[in-house]
Amino acid sequence: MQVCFAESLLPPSSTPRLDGFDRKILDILQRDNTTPQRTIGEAVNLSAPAVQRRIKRMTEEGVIRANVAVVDPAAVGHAITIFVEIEVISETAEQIEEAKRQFAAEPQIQQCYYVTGEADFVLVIVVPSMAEYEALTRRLFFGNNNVKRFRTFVAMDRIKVGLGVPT
Amino acid sequence: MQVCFAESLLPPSSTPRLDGFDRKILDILQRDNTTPQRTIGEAVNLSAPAVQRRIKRMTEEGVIRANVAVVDPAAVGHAITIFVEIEVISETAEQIEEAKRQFAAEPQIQQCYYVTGEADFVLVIVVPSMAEYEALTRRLFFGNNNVKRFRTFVAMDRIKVGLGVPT
DNA sequence: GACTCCGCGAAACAAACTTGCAAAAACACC
DNA sequence: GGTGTTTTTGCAAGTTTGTTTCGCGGAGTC
Repeated sequence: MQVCFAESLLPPSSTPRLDGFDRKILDILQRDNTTPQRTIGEAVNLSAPAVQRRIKRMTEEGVIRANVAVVDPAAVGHAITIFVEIEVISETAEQIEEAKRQFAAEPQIQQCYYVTGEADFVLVIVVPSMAEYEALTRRLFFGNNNVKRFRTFVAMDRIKVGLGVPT
Repeated sequence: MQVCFAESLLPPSSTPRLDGFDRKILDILQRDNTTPQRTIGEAVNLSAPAVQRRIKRMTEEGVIRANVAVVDPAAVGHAITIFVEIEVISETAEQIEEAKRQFAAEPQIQQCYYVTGEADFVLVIVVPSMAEYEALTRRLFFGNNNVKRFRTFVAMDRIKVGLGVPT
């Protein structure tokens, strides 16, 4: 469901050198990974087995981290997307690690980043209702005495949602 | 690559009623959509064709919006993830729509939300270098006279990244 | 109680993925 | 500039997976 980069401690991928073919293949797979390899092959001028070998290699190297279905949150009753900026009081290594663990374990926290700037953490949260969000804040933020302040932004429109990376 | 909810104007999905089987299937597909249907069937106590029919139905209904490969940004040279909060000057419908269009068209903008609160837009940006980000700000923010202020947060760690929704 | 409507499972079918092998291309080293 | 090595490709066969068809059985209706 989620991809935890912090947990999958792959080595820095010895040789993740990607040529033009690899990038074109990634570009297609990022849009639709159900595209048949034969079709991909035609698009990049390569045979299907060659495409298959490259995909396998990139998967083993960790270039492709996961293959997932994207589900409409509204369809499963989680219609509200919320952004939260969190400022902590004490930034000791242990406390930061503890916070990371806590956020990562929460299913309703879809994304979590540790950042520099006016905040320390940024979260993307998906909940079925504001009441649920209120309960979450009570548990995660008010119930954590290392949280100095948090700022909430409720999404009115999801203009663009994805994990695509320019190739 | 990205899923643009604003562009895919599906109707509110007549009957996206999901039962327990559907939710279990979605849960599996959100983790790994290459899981064979018969394996899914064993996990949820259903035959492979039944699983296949449900997946097809949910895809047609828009519950499953896309099937994508998740690529490690660092592997393709886009190692820097940045959060941006944007405050606009004038919030007329046209200008908001124009901003949405502009943000959605930018490949390096991975996610874009229109929000309430102390900011108007929240962006997730993926760039190869800070120089690239600087160029982007010059073009998108300084070059847009409707942007009142923007705040930048640079990600030091991606604790959790995904689009998974609790089922 | 007979009827229709849905959704399931078993089997047949079609398509895609995977593997072995020989040839061609790219590369390093003389 | 030639030669041996390594890498990568394409083809073809074999295997797995996805898809369709068909008959069956239960839920709801009249």
